[in-house]
Amino acid sequence: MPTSAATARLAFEVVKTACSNCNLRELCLPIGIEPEDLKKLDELVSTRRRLKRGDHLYRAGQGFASIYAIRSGFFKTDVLIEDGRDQVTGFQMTGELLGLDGISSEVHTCNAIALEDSEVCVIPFLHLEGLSRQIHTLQHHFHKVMSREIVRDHGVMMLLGTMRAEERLAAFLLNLSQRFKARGYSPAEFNLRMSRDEIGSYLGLKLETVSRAFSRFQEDGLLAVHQRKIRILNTDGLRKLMTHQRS
Amino acid sequence: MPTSAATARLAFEVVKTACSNCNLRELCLPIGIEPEDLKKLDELVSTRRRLKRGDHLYRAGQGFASIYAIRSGFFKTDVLIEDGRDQVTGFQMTGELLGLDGISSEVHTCNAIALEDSEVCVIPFLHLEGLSRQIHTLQHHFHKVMSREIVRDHGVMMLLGTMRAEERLAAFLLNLSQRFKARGYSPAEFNLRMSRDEIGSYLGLKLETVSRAFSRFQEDGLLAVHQRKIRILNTDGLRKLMTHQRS
DNA sequence: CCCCGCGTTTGATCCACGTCAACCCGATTG
DNA sequence: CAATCGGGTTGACGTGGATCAAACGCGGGG
Repeated sequence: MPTSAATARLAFEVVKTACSNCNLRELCLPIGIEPEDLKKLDELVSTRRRLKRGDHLYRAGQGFASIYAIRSGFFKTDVLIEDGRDQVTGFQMTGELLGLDGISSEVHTCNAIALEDSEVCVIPFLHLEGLSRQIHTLQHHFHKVMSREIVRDHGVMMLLGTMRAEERLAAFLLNLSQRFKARGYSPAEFNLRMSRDEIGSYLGLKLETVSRAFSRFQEDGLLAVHQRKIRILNTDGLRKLMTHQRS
Repeated sequence: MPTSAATARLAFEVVKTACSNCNLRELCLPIGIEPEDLKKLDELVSTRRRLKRGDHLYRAGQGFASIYAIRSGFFKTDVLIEDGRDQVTGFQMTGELLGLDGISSEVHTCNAIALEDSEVCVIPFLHLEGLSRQIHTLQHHFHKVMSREIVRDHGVMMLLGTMRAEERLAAFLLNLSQRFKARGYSPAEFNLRMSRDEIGSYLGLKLETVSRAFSRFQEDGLLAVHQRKIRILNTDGLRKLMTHQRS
């Protein structure tokens, strides 16, 4: 039941966007696309959506129609099972895509939740398929993005299957660091957007274990930790720790 | 350096195949494709490859050019890291695709190894992309397959992140059972193609733990186990065990 | 037929992480 | 400024699964 205020807000949200002058071009779908094709791409992203911290972008069980490109902000995805257990399956940041899980069965299989106020580009999936039949590079790039997600998941499986607690946290921090760096932020100093509990869920650990690992890293001079503010003091130390043989 | 025998063998391997009369149509890429398009699809699969038990279909680091559809046989995929740890990322059976991990960087990121004598259809990836620009249903189906792989990986992450040993094994066995059933085999009785060690690697457990869990299931009347021959006696019991709350 | 080797089972012990509980700290509110 | 609250830290203790070690059993080869 849209009030007039809600309608106005809705109209505001449906801002026309343009991939062709988006400063995320280098990170997002348009990678490597020719200028003349970029104009076609602009039709692809029909709307944007703004989300406040804590809002769901989509929920498990909802019908799937679009994927989403993050324009700004930070998300987590998680899956829950009836008995109450849940698993954070990923953290997504600017330029990354959300919703690929929904393609297989036309229904989303996980929840996507904004960890800070965020904005996403809505990409109707059928449009994307149509356009990628016309633009080879778009098609190929999209396939690469999906494949990269699969490779990423394999990395997480490796982490969950074979690493011990401190190795997992080191791998996690180095991964975040590298992704911040790729976006032009400091790779050494950043704010975590997620709680210890959410990190733990992602890494298959309890929040206390995560907290202890942070403390340990700080004692060992690898990190400076203040709440969610992290400064990496010894990247090589973290890297070595991550790759270390089991004793 | 192909000898004449090797050449003959090679010629033999390069058998022309036809998706249009493959009895795996219902499981594999051709799902839902119109008869007239099926003929085009036949050109897609240029060759088959036969592998003996233990052979690598591809190795991590090798250039990527094709994906593979399993015509018969059974595979595992695994990733290794320098320090010697390895993680089995999946077990693949008839009708399933291998090699999707290679799309993202044009290089395979895991090893694919035949666990029994097997045969695969070689699908040159650029051909697949070309054809899926022409055949919408092929394009869509391929996207679904990639997405399904992502969803599957999330399930494994859930398993590795939140389940205890017996729950993992129960989930694993039920999954295998269901896949055998989908292929027309008995869901209750089947032969494992993999060792306890490989199961353990997949489930993030040591082989001893896997073995003990099998013994426990047998004591509890859930399974009959003889070496790698498994008979499921109480599917509901397994299912309940899998979904059970943590104590 | 016996021997050998590998995959598996089983037992005893250990330890990394989970669990439970107390406390801390910064932000928020009345 | 006290009271409250949610997230984070820290400590004490318990336990599930890892580790180490021994024995088993099947299949293959001499």
